[in-house]
Amino acid sequence: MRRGRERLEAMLEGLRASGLRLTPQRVAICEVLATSRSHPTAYEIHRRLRRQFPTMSLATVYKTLDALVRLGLVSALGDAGDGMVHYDGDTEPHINLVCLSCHRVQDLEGVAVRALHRTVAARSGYALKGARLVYYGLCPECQRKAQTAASPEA
Amino acid sequence: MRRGRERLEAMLEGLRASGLRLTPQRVAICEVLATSRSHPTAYEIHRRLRRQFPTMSLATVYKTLDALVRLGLVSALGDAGDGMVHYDGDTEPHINLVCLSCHRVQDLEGVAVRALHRTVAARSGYALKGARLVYYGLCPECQRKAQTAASPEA
DNA sequence: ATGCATGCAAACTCTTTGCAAACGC
DNA sequence: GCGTTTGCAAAGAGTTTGCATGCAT
Repeated sequence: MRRGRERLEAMLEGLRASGLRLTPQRVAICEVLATSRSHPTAYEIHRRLRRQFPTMSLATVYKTLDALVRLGLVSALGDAGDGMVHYDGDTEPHINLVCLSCHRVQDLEGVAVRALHRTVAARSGYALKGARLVYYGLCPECQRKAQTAASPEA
Repeated sequence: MRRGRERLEAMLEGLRASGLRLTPQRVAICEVLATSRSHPTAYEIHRRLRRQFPTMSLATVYKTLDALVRLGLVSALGDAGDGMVHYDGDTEPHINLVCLSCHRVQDLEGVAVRALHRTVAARSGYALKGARLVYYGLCPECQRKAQTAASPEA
C-alpha cells in the first residue's frame, strides 16, 4: 500500500521533528494507523500488537495516540456507537461511514469535500485543525441481516 | 424561538408515539435540547435543570438522552475535546464547529449539505440514520486570546 | 550518560445499571 | 391501580496518571 507508506513516513517525521523518540512501540503503532483501513480503537491497536510486543501496555498506546492527535498526524473520530474512540491515520478531509449495527468504520471514496472544507474555513472564521465527516447508518451487510431477521418466514 | 418550539413538539410527539411517558423531567430535558444553541452535555443539561428540579438525577438525564437518540429525535455529536458527549436537538444535517480551546460547539449556518447527504446515501449503499459534520479548530475569540498570549510584549 | 518512554497498577471520570419509591396514564 | 420512571448509590468501562525500570539518542 503506497499511500500507507507515505503516511507512516509523515508520522515518524512528525514525531522526530517534535523531539519525541522513535521507540519500536511508537513505530508499530504508527504502522497500524498508517496501513489499516479499519479506523482502530486504542484497544484494537493494542490487541494487534500484543504478538509483536507481549508486554506492551494499553497506556503506551493511549499516550502515543494522544501525541499523534496533538501533533495533527492522526484524527480522533470519536466513538462509533461502541463507546470507544476510533482513530484515523488519514488526516485529509474525507467521509467516514459508521455502521450502527456492527460498529465498523470505513471510508467513502470518491466524494470530494475539499470545497466544503474551504467554504467552512472562509465562512466560520475558525482556524480549522481538522474535521470529522461521519455518516451513520446500516451497512449493506447489516441491512441484509436485519431484513432476514425481520422476516424469517419468507 | 420559532424553530425551537417545532423541535420541542416533534420530540414530545416522538416520545408519546413510542409509548414513553411525558414526565416533567423529560419535557424539561427536551426543552433544553430544543431551544438551546449550545449543544449541551448531559452534565450541562442537569446543571441547567437543577433549579427547576432540585432532586433530578444525572441518571435520568442520561436515560432520557438515550431514548431520544435511539428514536432519532436528537443527535449525539460525540466529544468536543472535553471527553463528554455533546447533544444536538437539530437532527437535520448541518455543520457543527468545535473550538478546541474553549470546547464550545456552534452551528455553521448557510452552508448547504443536503446535496452531500444525498450523494453519500447513493454511493455508500448505507441506510443512513444521521450524520455528524464537525469541523475542529480555534474560534475567532480563542484565536485572539492565543495571539495575545503568544506575543505579550507587543 | 542523560533523560524521555515504557509498563504496571491505581485513580479518575463519564456513563450505565439495579432497585425501591413515586407518579403518569 | 398498573406499570413505567425517577432518584439514589454502586458498579462498569474507557482513559489517564504516577512512578520505578529500561532504552533511544
